[in-house]
Amino acid sequence: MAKRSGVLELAVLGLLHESPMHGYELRKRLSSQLGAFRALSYGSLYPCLKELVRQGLIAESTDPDASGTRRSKIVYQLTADGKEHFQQLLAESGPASWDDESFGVRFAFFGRTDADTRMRILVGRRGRLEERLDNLRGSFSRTRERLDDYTTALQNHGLDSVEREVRWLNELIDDEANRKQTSTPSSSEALSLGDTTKE
Amino acid sequence: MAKRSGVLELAVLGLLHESPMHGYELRKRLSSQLGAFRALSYGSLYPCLKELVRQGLIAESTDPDASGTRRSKIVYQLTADGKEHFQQLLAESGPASWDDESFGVRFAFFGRTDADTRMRILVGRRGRLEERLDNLRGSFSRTRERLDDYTTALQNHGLDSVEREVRWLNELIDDEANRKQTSTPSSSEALSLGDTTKE
DNA sequence: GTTAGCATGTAAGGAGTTACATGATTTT
DNA sequence: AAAATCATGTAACTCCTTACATGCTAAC
Repeated sequence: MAKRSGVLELAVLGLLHESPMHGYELRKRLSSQLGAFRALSYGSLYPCLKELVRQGLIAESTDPDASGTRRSKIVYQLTADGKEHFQQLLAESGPASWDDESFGVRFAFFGRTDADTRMRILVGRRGRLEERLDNLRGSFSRTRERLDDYTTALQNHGLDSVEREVRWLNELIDDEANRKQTSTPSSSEALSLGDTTKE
Repeated sequence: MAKRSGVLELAVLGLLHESPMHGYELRKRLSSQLGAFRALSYGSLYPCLKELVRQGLIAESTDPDASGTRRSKIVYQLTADGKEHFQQLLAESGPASWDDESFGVRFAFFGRTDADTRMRILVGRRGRLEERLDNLRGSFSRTRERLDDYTTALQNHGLDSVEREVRWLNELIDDEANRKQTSTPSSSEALSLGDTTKE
């Protein structure tokens, strides 16, 4: 029954939320704007679009930008149902949201996500990464597994990358917290917004 | 016909090259040691092992470490054919090797990879990342697409991560180049692999 | 003695790719 | 007028996950 429940659906709805587009253009934006779906195949995208049409979340219309002559260049746009569904999807903040693939896409749509959901996703993502950190550091010290230089180098690089992302998330979480307190009269302090220390 | 041609095959053969193991243990190492296949399901691993047995690349044997009493705890080990096949796989350095998923696994086995192949993979990987960088920077300046703060933050973080990996690769490539020139029979260099620079 | 973790599997299905097939539009 | 790129689609297949099903072993 083609649930098409993945991140792709969310990404497509989100991009179409900004402006109507045809499939080809959509594909480019998925990688250039969202970073996800680096090289999504049309064999994946077009069936997904068809399914979204079938569900009534998007509508197709032939491009009217050239009078008469042009052939069917199908432009997709969000329906009212589609907008509603998109907001529902955005409101979800469960474990699925902190996956590598999902997180980026959800984050890109934070502009249309409410503050509570944003915070839950950021904290959830950080938790996920900290688990990963524990595993990496754990296996490093557990049995001092005799790994060769290359394997060690790989693990260290991985560790650094994850630590970096955690620091990035910490800044974002601070920003969100400040943003929330800014409206209250008696907030404790004001932390530095914007980009922070570099070392 | 179960080609099982993916990275998983390579990873399994590589881990079994170090020591015989049973499936459960293998699964843990795949994530802790190789970083890849974070949470590979048994529904994926066991069929893969079965297929490798069928191809004669690994052999199963019941664990003899406890006399008599224990039930079948299947230990897998590389066959001669398996070792040969593993070396063949390691010698490949085509575009498939510079993918995100493949690269980490291949890098982890650099200790058993010849110098030329190592260099081709490192340079290929760097090229792949530089393409990505061009796309990111290109789309940034192309139309100064009016992206909201969150999307911009995401892209910047992505950009930083990729740049970091490129610098890491540059160091590794330098090390490899030095190693090649220093390869007099006498010295065994203890090269500083891994993260070096901090800013 | 029961919970938690070790250990092995299978069947159904989801999410994507590859390879193929077609045609329109723009650039050289 | 040829080549490149834009644009849309389908069928077969791959790889992996989920959900199920089973049983052993150690610790509390």
